[in-house]
Amino acid sequence: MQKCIKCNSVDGVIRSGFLRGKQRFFCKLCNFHFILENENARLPQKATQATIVDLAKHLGIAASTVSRALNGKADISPFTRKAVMQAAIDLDYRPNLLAQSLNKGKTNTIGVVIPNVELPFFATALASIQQVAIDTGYRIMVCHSSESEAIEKLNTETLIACRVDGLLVSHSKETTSFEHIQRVLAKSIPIVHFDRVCNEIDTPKVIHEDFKGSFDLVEHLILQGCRKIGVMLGPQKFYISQIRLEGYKAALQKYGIEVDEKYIYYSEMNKNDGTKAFEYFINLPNPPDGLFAMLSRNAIEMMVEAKKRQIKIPEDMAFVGFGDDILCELFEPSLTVFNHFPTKVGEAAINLLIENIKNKNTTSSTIQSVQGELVIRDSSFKGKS
Amino acid sequence: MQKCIKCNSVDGVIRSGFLRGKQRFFCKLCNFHFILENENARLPQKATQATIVDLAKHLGIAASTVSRALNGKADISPFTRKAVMQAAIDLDYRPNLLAQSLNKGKTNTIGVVIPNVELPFFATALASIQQVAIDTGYRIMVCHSSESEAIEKLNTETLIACRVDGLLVSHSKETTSFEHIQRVLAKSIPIVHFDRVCNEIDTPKVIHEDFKGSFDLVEHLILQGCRKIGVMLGPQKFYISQIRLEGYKAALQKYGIEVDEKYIYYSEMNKNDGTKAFEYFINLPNPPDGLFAMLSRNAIEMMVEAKKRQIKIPEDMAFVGFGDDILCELFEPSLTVFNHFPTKVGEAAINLLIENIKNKNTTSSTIQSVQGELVIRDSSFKGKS
DNA sequence: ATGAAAGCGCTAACAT
DNA sequence: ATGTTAGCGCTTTCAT
Repeated sequence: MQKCIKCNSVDGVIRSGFLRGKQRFFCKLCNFHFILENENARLPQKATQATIVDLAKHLGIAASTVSRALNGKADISPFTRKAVMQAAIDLDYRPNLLAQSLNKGKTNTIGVVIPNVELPFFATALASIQQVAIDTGYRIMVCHSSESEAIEKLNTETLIACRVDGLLVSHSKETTSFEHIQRVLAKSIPIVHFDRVCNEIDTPKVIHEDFKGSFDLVEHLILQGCRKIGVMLGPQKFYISQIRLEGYKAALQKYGIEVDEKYIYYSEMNKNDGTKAFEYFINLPNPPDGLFAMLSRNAIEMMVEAKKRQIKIPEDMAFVGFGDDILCELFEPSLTVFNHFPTKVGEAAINLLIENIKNKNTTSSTIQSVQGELVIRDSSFKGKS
Repeated sequence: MQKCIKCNSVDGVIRSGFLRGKQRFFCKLCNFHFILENENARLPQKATQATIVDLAKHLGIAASTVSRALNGKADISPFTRKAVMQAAIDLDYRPNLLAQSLNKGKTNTIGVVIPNVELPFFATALASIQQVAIDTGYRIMVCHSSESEAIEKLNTETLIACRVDGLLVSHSKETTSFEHIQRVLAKSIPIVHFDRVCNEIDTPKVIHEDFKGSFDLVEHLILQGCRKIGVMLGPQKFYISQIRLEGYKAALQKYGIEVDEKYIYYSEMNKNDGTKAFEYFINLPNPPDGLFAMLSRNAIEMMVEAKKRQIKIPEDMAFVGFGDDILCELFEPSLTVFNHFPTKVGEAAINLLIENIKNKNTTSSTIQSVQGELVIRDSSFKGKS
């Protein structure tokens, strides 16, 4: 196989051990020992990436041997192993994950589809997902639907095409049809929904304590003396709108307050919808004395309006919102919220997914609810407890 | 090749056109026409993903023909093409991007390394990067260093291993050594630095108008009547700390104000460092009447402290910061900032990278500076202009 | 302990 | 217009 560098013949050449980590040859015909010092003179030709075959040629051994050495299999002589490792360093070898994945039939990669990284909830959840992934030896591939159903579907296709081992999905606010998710299911690709889940399909989900959170916030308002409580929700079709509304109603009911449809406002969750909602509420014949917004961002927009009109917070009007972030903390007055712990949600979701990947479990439809916490701040606290 | 489903012989079978989009066969031996209706009875066995070979078998044609049809090459009969397309739908075929990439030697994927998605700048930049990527037919693979040098290096390795076509990098605040970047360069993988760039290595970069931004902010403070202006920077070793300090000094110089080292404060960019910085400044024998923070988040932390001490903003002390976000806008008083337009930075970075990928240009070291804008708000505006 | 060969899914050059 | 073949980089039998 190896040509003698002296007599150019092939027939008499045999390998004769290693020297300085390199394969040594002996030509029986011309009785000559040699090492292929300048074997890598071939490299500059393709200045790109050394492959396993490059290593093999470099050492004068078989590619399969290199592979085994690299992967720490037994049945490899310490000598060869050392030589391979050294060669890998010398040639700056990096395994080609594409090839590995293609061969193994798995990528060790998890696809994540989120609607908007600019929402603090998703940014934080994403950070925690990434952390768990690193710790457990997975990679993540993040796709961003920018709240567009079309892009979300495109993203899902891309991730399937990349043969991710599993999918973590939170839907865009536009999304109304779910064939793309059905397709994932049909292909037995493990999937976990989180936060913006889809209720029409039976998948594992990680959600918040939406009912309890709403209930706690509204009960808190009532305990602070509010009796006319307005609620600002997302789109009516949203599951979380519905369930958070139920929490709201349950709290009113507990304290014998009648539900007034005029105090229920649905929005499209666009920027500044809080402003519009506030306009609506303040122009009611009998304006609320407490306002609960499904998104804390909206609660803050409402407070901005209230302050413009010199309304005293929380005395004249108290505010609470769902979900915490730094703005809620630093805005004045600081906003009372139900913190739904984005970090815990992200962690729960990826852990559940990894578990399902490992067990090849694509049928489970566990629903995990992450415990939240009422954080009372200045926007609602009137000294009563 | 195809066994006759009647006489089980292979020799006499020839293809005889298509029927309902399916390959039709004719067995010369038993004089029998047939279609492989139940060919896909094989599918459930591997309920996973149809491959190009599955399609080929299904239609009784060659895999390469399927490939060509799928890729819209010329030289394919409309008939075959239609049949292939239909089969692709029937079997829910999705190309395996791993295989495609391995074969083509490129992935159409761009790797993005950012230190922290939870910072609004990176969240917004990331969203714009993703958008451009989608529009230009690239995918992105996002990695998150969580401000850790070790994870950043790991991420870089991962992305190289995934054979991304190019890299978009913003360093963690910890990062001090850059061999991982050198390695990228050595492998001729196109790379573009943005925001947190590395000056020790000659790479293309997209940066802000750091000098001009600082200059404008400080000049604005001076024009509002401030004479004792404190500056809070990041780590001294950071390039942006240095350059923003220069802008600060230049503005003072222009108005004949002497630079006082006591008014310069370096921080490690941790949470609440603004609080510490404020403590420092307020305890100086001669406290500043204007404060400039390199990160607007820090400016806000300082204002929180100032308000606690009943300091009048902007009359007694004015505040400005670098970088805009919703908190700057909604905090009271709203913060005067130099907006460095994260969206534009992200777009510029990915466009530059894609250009270099297409031109196989790995040596260019263009430096693009994205134009920013002074946004004057309540934290500093005293009515003068 | 190591090599040879097949195969993961796809594309492209080369037939025909 | 379509089939055959080789090869992308890697792992994994199966030999030896």
